Parts: sequence; C-alpha cells; structure tokens
Amino acid sequence: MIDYAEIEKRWQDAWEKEMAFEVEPNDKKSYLVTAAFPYVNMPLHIGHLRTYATTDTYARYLRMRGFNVLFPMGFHASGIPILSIAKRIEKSDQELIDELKIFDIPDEVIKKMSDPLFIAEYFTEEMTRSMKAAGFSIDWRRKFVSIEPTFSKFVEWQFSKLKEKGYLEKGVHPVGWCTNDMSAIGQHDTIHDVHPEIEEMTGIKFKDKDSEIFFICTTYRPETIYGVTNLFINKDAEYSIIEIGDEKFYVSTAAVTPLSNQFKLKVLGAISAEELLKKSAINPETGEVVPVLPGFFVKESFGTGIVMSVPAHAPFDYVALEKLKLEGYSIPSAQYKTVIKIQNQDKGDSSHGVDIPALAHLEAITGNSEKDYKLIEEATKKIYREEAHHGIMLTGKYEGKTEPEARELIKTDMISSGAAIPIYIIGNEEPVICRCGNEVIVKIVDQWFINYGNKEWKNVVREFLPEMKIYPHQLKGAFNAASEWIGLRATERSQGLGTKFPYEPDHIIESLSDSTIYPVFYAISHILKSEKIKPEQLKPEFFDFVVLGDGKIESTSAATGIDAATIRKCRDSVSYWYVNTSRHSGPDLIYNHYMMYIYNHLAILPKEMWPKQVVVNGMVSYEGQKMSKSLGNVIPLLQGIKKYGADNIRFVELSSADIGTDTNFTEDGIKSVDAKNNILYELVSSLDQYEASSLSHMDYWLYSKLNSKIKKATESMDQISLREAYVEIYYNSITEIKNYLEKGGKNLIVLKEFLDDLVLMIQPIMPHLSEELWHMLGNNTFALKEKWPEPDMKMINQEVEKIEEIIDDTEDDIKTAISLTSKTSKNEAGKPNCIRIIIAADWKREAYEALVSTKKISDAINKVNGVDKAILSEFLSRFSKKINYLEKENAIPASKIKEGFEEAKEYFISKFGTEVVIEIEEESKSDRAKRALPMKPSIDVIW
RNA sequence: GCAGGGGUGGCAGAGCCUGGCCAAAUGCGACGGGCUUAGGACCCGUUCUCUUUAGUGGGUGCGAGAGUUCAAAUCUCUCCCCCUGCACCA
Repeated sequence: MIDYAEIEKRWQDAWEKEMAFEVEPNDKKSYLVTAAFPYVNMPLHIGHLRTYATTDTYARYLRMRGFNVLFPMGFHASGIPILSIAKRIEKSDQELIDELKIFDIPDEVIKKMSDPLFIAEYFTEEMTRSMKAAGFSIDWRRKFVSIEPTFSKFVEWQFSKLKEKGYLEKGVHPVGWCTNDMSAIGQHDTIHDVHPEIEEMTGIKFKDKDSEIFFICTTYRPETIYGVTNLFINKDAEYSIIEIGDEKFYVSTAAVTPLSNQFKLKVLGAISAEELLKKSAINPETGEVVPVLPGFFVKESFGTGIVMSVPAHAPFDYVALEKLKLEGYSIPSAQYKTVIKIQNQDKGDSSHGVDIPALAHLEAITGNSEKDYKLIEEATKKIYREEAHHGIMLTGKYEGKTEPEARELIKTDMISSGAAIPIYIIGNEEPVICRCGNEVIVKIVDQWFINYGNKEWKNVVREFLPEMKIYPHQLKGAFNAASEWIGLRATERSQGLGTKFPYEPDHIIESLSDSTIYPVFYAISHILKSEKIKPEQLKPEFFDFVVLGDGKIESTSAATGIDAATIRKCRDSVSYWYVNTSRHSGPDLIYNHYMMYIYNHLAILPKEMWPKQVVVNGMVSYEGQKMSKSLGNVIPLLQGIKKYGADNIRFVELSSADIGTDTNFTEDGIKSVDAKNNILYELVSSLDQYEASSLSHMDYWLYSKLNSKIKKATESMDQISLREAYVEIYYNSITEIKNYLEKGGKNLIVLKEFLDDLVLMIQPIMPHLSEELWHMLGNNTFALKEKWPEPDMKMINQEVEKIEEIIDDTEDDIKTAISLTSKTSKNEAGKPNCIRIIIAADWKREAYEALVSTKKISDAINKVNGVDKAILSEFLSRFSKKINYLEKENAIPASKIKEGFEEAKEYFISKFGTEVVIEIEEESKSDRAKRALPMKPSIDVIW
C-alpha cells in the first residue's frame, strides 16, 4: 500500500527546500500560467481543485518542455460578501455558523469573524495551506491580496488609464435597493440569498378624459396598446395623485415609495378607487376613450396598480371582463380587439387568426379560486410564447412586423415622444427580502460605468479575438457572443472592501473591475515586498514605466523615490514574464471576468502583452450530484487530501472528463486509481527480477507503443486535452505492460525505459508519486526538472504493432473456434490436441494490395505473377462485394508474421493448454490452409 | 425570450471539426468463472440482436424526421427535448 501522506509531505518539503518554483527571468523562454484567484470567504473544497490542478498540471508540463514557468497565486477579497459575513457573524447568524462548521472552523475563529479583515486573512492562510497540500507548483513569494494598499495603487492606475481613453462614463442604472439600509442589494444581502431580478416594464400614460392627470399603466407588452378596451384598477386599493416633472399621475398609494426611488416625485393628494372608476381615459396611440373598471387580479403593489386591459391577448383581462359581465357591469362594446395574428409556418401563411384560441377554454372560469389563477397564468404564458414566436402585427404603424420587433419599436417611440416612461420592478415571483427584513425595491442610481459597448473598443476586441487560443474550442462561440453582448458595466459600489473609486471617494471600485489586468502585478509583487516599497511611492509614473515602458527611468525614480535599480528590475520582470500567458478558470467567468480581462488588456496594455490563451475547465460534481452546502456533500480540500491523497484527487478530477465538461468525483474513481498506482509501485519495486537481453518482437512492440504514446500524449497535452493524454499515458500503458509481460516480455532495458518515461509523464498530474517512483527507478534528480520525453520516431513500428494486433485477433478467433468445435459429440470433454495457425501465403497479400489499388478483379489478377489465375480469382472474388471501400493493409511478409507468432507460441500454449503449430500456407498440409487471409491466419483446431 | 452548449449502448462518457478501419474507446453496473474459510479487493470471460457442430457473417442502431453520398453517430435542413448565462453577483 502506498502511503500517500508520507510521500506527499516528503516531496513537498524537498521542493520547498529546493525553492523549485521560485523563478526569475533567465535565458529560457518564459511562460506565465495563471488561474483566476479565489475569493477568500470560504475554505477551498475539492470542487475548487479542478481549476488550480489543471493550471498546475499545465505549468508542470510546460516546465518539462523547457520553458521557464511562473505559476503565481493571489487572493481576492474585494467586494461585499466578506463584509456581509462579518455582519452576519456579529448578529450570530446560525445558518452561516453551521456552514462554517462543515469546514472544521473552530468556534473561537468564527467569533473573530466579525472583523472582515480577519476573515480575509484567515482564509488566505487556509487556502495557501490547501494549495500547498495539493502540491501546486506556485511561487509563493508573489502572493498578494486584492485589498492590499500596494495593489490598490495598481488598480487606481488602471482606472486612470480607462478614464484617459474615455471608457469611463457616468450614467443612471437601476439597482436592487433597501430603503432601510439605504444601500444597493445584491444576492448576498437577501434572505436565502435570492437574486433580485430587475425587470423593465413600460408605463404608458392614458390621460384622464376630464382632467390633465394621467393614468399610468405598467405593461410588458406595449405593442398591445392597439387592443386596449379599458383600464383596470384594484377597487379595494387606495390611490394617490403624484407629480413627476410637470405631469400629474394617478398611481396606487402602495406604488408611491418604489416609484419615488426611480423618479423625483411629489405626492399631491389621495383619490379613492371609487372616484377613479367613474372616469374614462384616452389611449395615447389611438385616441380612443376607454372606461376604467375594477379588475379582480390587479395588485396595488405591482407596478403602478393600474393596468391596461387587452382581453384578446391577455387571459386575465378576458376573465375579468367576463366576470364583470356576470356581475352586471356594462362593459366595452368592442370587447375583443385582435391586434396580433399567429403566422403558422408549417401551413404557410394560413392566418387562422386568433379568435382568442387560448381563451376559449377559460369561458367558465371566474378567477375566484387558486386553481383558476393557475389556469389563467398558464394560458397567459402560452399566449405570450405563441405570439412572441409567431405573432405578426395586424394593425398600427408597425403592421406586418413580428411581435418582438414591434414591441421594441413601439416602446422606443412612446418613450421618446413622452407617451410612456420605463418603470423597473423586482421581477421575482416572491418578494425579495433584505437581511434586515425590508422588502427590496428598485432604485435608479447615478453612477460610473465602464462602457464595454464603446464601438472602437469593441472593434479592437472583435478583430483580436480570433488570434487568442481558446480551450476547449467549443467555447469560441460563447466568447464571441459574450464579447458582442457586453456593454455598460457599473464599476463603483457604495459598500464593500477594495480600492476606493478615484472619482467618487466614498465609493469603492466594483470587485470584478479591480481584477482584470492583475496578472501583471505578479511580475513585481515580490520585488515591491522585498524592497519595502510604500504604497504612496507607487505613483502613476511608476506603472507607466514598469508596465508600459513609458517615460524614463531617472524621472520615474525621481518622482517615486524608488531607486533606479529596483525600477529596472520591475520593468525587466514585466517584459520578461508577460509575453506567453495562459489564463485558467471555470466556465462561470466567461461572461464577466474573461470579458473584462480581454477588454482591459486591449485597452491598456501594448499588443505584445495581450492574452495569448485562455483555458476554461468544467465543474466538479460529487457522486453524480451537484456539490452544495445544502446537500452536505462539500468536501473541504484539506480533508479530501488527507483521505484520498492529493495525487489521486488530482488524477480523478483531471482525467475522468474532457477539459470543458463537468467531471464526476467518485470514491470508486479514487479506488481504481489507487489500485493502478499500486500496480505501478509494485512493478517498479520488483524491477530487479528482470535482466537485459537482446530485443525480441515484444520488445520492439513495447518500444513502438512507448514512442507512439509519447507522440500522441505530447500532442494532447499541447491541446490541454488532459484526459486524452492521460488515458494514453496511464491507463493504456498499464494495459500494455501487462500484455508485454504476459506474452513473455522480460527485458530490463526496455521495461526500465518504458517506466522512466511513464513516470516522467505522470509528473505533471501526480507529482508526488512521480518523484517517488522516479527515485525508486534509481534516478537522483527531481522528476519535475527533467525533460518531457521525446518520441523516437524510428522506434514507432507499425508493422510490429500490426503483427501484435493480428496475434490478439487470432487469439479471439481460436477461442471461438474451440468453443464451436467442442460442441461436436466426439469432442465433448477435454482440450484439443493441437492448434495450427496458418499464415496466408505472400501472394495473397500481393493480390489483395493489387485489388485495393485497381478496384477491379480482372486487373488485379493480371498484376500478380506466378499464381494460378483460377485460384487468384477464387480468392479475390470474396472481396468483390466491398471492392470500393477495401482498406489498404500493410503488406507484411508471411515470414515476419510467423516470427511474431513463434514468439507468442508459449503464450498460446499456456492459454490453451495444447500443442501449437505455426506455419505458412504453402508449407501447410491442412485442408483449412487455403482459408487464410492476408491479415487473418487460418486456424485448424485438431481434436 | 435572447445567447451559447448539448441529446450516443443498463448508467457515466469518448467519437462528430477532418464521413468509411464504429456494434461504437474507457469506466461503472450486471452476468458467468477463478482466487478466498467467507466477504472485499484482485484476475479472466460475456454483456444490441440473429445466424453458424469452426472464426474473419447478417440485421437493427448513436433524440425524431428528411436530405446529400457508393458510404452518415459524423455533413445539410426541419422539429422535439435538456443544460448554462442574461450583469452590479464574486
């Protein structure tokens, strides 16, 4: 049994002593490999391992390929979550405390977590320990946390560059808001971590026929304005008259507060629902006068508490009118106005119209029960979907346009003409509650944005994107789509940890915006630390020179008070390291971090520093289930390593799925790797029982396999297809060694070489075991410092591999033959006396090749000399059916094939327990001899 | 809704870009056998279906349907279904 913990400890200590990962510029080519730094609000679990292990494996591989590789790591603490944890700890939030306990965090530590800086520090240390335990080849001297003052200086510089380029803009934006906390609310700030979904609706102004006051109706579907038959209000609600700008509106009293966060408004007075119901209103688009009626479904707190009624296209409106009819109300004469038709694609343009099809079955419904409500909601969804998909406008100025097109056009028209205003609502089904207990509403705030929608900027990105390598390649589409889609991005926040926003001193920089070009900082972070550079010395001139090469070293030194040699060193470090880069993360970062990463690089840095390659790895599930705190299946990384071994976890997570797809972590997977590791371990420790000898067929075969394996694996590693590479390197190798030994292979030289290379090639993924085996094989160097094996193309011998394949196939065939012949009565028991393996005569291969090239039997016959034409024709005619797609085979001489079989003879004898004769067709007396095919010997089982 | 990615054997999951060597890798499961006091682990074999008292053979088959082709899991089109993201959240 392998003692993983012991091996891991020993080699980690050895690497540390050797300072194996602390790298500085030298004359080798550089490679900077970075992974998105983790957010320090929870310990790492085995799911997090995948990204970092992928990065580490790749870094270790590149190192063996001769690059000077830097793999640095930092930690992210900017933003709100840490702050909100601190607040929750202060309030002794039990839910959170239970979560923390999953990770074995002691009570006294939890108590201290009311201090946000303590949280950041604690988890930074915790994660560092975890990563070391996982064996990552990180240069820890460069570690920093995103809230450190020196880093903040870098971020400030980054923002000054964005401002200079004109990419920073001020504007308004709707956010989730708590009127109690007076702050913006995100997912982390709500009870049960609900994300407040902000939806835009259109508030259409219907003027009161008899006054200058407007009814303001909130709707998702402004294009149905042409089908409005009346307005609905809630007859039991209170209404107010408000003033926005110089216009006055009726809205429900419940809507006043939410609206006041979106508009500057004044409350002028109250008005009863009763009073409103006496009124009628003017449709701003058609000029029609419509009545105001009570709608049973109208919620006073939703939107403005007033809706427009479009019974032909809205089931709720339809049912409400039917209800009123029953209750004796006088309802509009034109009860249904169809304004959208469904275009049925299958049947061409047979406009079977919309005689309210989805409404028909709602006839009998009153809307009084829960069940009715559900039914109507269903119908609403159905109609929305149908019409959005196939709807064509029947009327209005956008007649003939599709419904979604018309919706946008009408909305824009009405808003620009002043007939409507955008109104935002929280779109969640259930109210979203802030942790303070208040309901979250929408507020429109004035703030700074980074405008990723800037046309020139986008063009540069669009042009550059094809040059950047993206792994896996399936994500190219997503990257393109994301880069087109990203637009205005809010870039300051009123609370949280991080760098102060330079142009709004009370605010901080939004937490993803501070982490875009930060990998540059790794090049200098350790120098700033060792030279004890103070934050205030890091003036813009410093970064201008060090990062961009702008300015002069003397003036930079004068401006900052940093000595010229240090500045020089920083500059050299940046220009050395920031050329070949590979950036790694999970798929969740494509639409945010990766976009900001790319855009900011292109905006600020010179072209040679632009991203070269990004690698996105899939997620990890546990025993087929999503890992989550609620399922209780989150395994903290440190616990996992202790239990399963770092190498095993690394191997299972990286090799059981392709890079881009999710991987399933299972204990079975661990067990199986452990078993195979033990096989390797035992083989290596018992190598002294073998000795050197001259090369046999199996030796050539194993050499051939080894070298084609190296070639294939190298190609896969270059494409970051870790799974493909390690199936080849690891699983296939073990099978091959078994096969080799079984078939009589026993050559020490060959085995040793095979194992040496195998052990080196598993170094990137299972570094500890690799070092251990490497030493057991008698080597005194570090495996991680060795060269990745190079394939010796001369040793790749397709003939030898083909012969081995023939031998394998023949073994199967013999089995079948024995089982079939043993059914004969006279052979009921026992084993056959003898098995003859008869290899096809050379002329057959010749004839076959001729047929493959001529594709015509008669031509092939003429091409072959010295064989009776009748026999040739009989032989070749069996291929006539497939003549057009015969595969070319290697024309291996019968004598060569025979040699291979001769060597495997012992194996066959032991397998079948009988005499085995190997012969070539011509020399065989068996009447089955003529059945031999070029790549398929004939078999004669003699009983 | 919009955008991106998918649908493969009992399950998981390769293959698809670059059509034929694909009844389709690999792992798990199941079944039979070995080892063992027994279990686990491990080893060997079988695992769509039909045929064959001698193998290298046939059928069906990769979400559904249609097409291109001598040939389609792989290319094209249509449809159905699933997953992910849609922003102030790291």
